[in-house]
Amino acid sequence: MTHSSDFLRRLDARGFIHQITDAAALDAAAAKGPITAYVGFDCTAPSLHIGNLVSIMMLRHLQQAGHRPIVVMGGGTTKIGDPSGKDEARQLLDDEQIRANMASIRRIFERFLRFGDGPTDAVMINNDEWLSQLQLVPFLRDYGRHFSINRMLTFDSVRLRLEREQPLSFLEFNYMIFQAYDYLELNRRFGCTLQMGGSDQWGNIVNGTDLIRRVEGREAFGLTTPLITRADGAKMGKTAKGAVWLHEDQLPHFDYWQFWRNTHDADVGKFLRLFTDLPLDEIARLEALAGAEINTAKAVLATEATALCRGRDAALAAAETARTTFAEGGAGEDLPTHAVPAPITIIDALIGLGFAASKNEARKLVAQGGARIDGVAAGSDTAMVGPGQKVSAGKKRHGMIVAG
RNA sequence: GGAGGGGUGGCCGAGCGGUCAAUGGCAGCAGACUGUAAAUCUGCCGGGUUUCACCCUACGUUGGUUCAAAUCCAACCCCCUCCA
Repeated sequence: MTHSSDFLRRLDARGFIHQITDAAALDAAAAKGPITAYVGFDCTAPSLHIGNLVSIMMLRHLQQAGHRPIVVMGGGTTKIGDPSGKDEARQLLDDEQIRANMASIRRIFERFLRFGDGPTDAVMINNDEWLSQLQLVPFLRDYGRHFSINRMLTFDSVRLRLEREQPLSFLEFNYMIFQAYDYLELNRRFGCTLQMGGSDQWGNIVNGTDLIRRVEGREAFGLTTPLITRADGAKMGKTAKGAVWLHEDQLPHFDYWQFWRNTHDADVGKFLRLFTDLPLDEIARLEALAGAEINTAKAVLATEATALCRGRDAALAAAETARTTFAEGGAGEDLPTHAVPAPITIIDALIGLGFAASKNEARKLVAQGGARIDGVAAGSDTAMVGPGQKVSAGKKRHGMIVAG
């Protein structure tokens, strides 16, 4: 499909599009002039993770294509606690925690989007502003009548649960109504005519466009991204250690860079398109690299992706650390450190650097030859390390012992 | 309400009186091979320690039988299937 709007052409070429409610009409609207679009984000944690990055990049492209992005923080919905996909009720956060999380998350968005008061400057807003003001009876009379239970039951999120006879609470059932109302509110306040999100949000988004049509008689659109998976089928960004955080307080620059550097060969092109701003012809060139050459492309991916999220200086420093550490077998400046006043055993060093959770685990590393001091296998548990020496666990985890 | 089946380590899933910290698979960690990749092969894989050993905690919950229980019994909780 050929799009006439810069916005959809970009998204399409880069692999962001899964479904659109009315692609031709959205394309026409985006070609005609600036549109306003939003994506909603959870604020249960002080940082977002890689899983949110596709949406963030989409907002970035939106703005670059001359449109206005709205970032909706789910402050109100967080207070309710979205139970989907969870076995236990989420720990409910109080206002103060939510405010702190929002402030922290905003700093991430400021790297990807330009905020301000201009016509295409990004806006961040908390849906608690309107959700907590709602009154049940008026709300049900004004909006509840537009939602058909018959239809809500056909949405995957509900239908699958019912078919599997899994419990679905009334609270959860209402979640999609709140989200639909968010969209309506944004349509009224900002003239927002597009909601974007992951493919799992399709049902919620369609509910919003329907509500806007019924209440306001206006057309609004929805667009979802595909679920991004890795070449081996695993969900993107879920490592055994947990989420890959965007915020540096949660994950050091070097580790963030390394995450991207360790991308599977088969994913390099896809990730370059989704997670960097590099021109497509440049990406095509990098993607075509074969054999060990593809490592160049991975380094570019890592540096570009890190530059977006953490700043170019941090990205270049991480790249340099990786180069000296891996290519030269040395030790770069970004490696984690453990300060000690006097030499300690390799066991304590591994624990101090966070490479082993217990002495038992550290001993296993030594026994299996995975623990190295300045690149040489430690040999025994009693080997000593002092300031200035590099300690490694396996091939990818390296750290420095420093005086202190 | 009646009948039957089941709840096991991060997940799936064996075991059904001692030799069980519990087969196997997945995930994870480490090693070899490589390109800081994939695939493959090997080892580790509940926790701890003074580690060729020892000590804790574990098989839904609580009691009981037994020299000895994940395995038998009872009660309870939860899940599933069939009948009403």
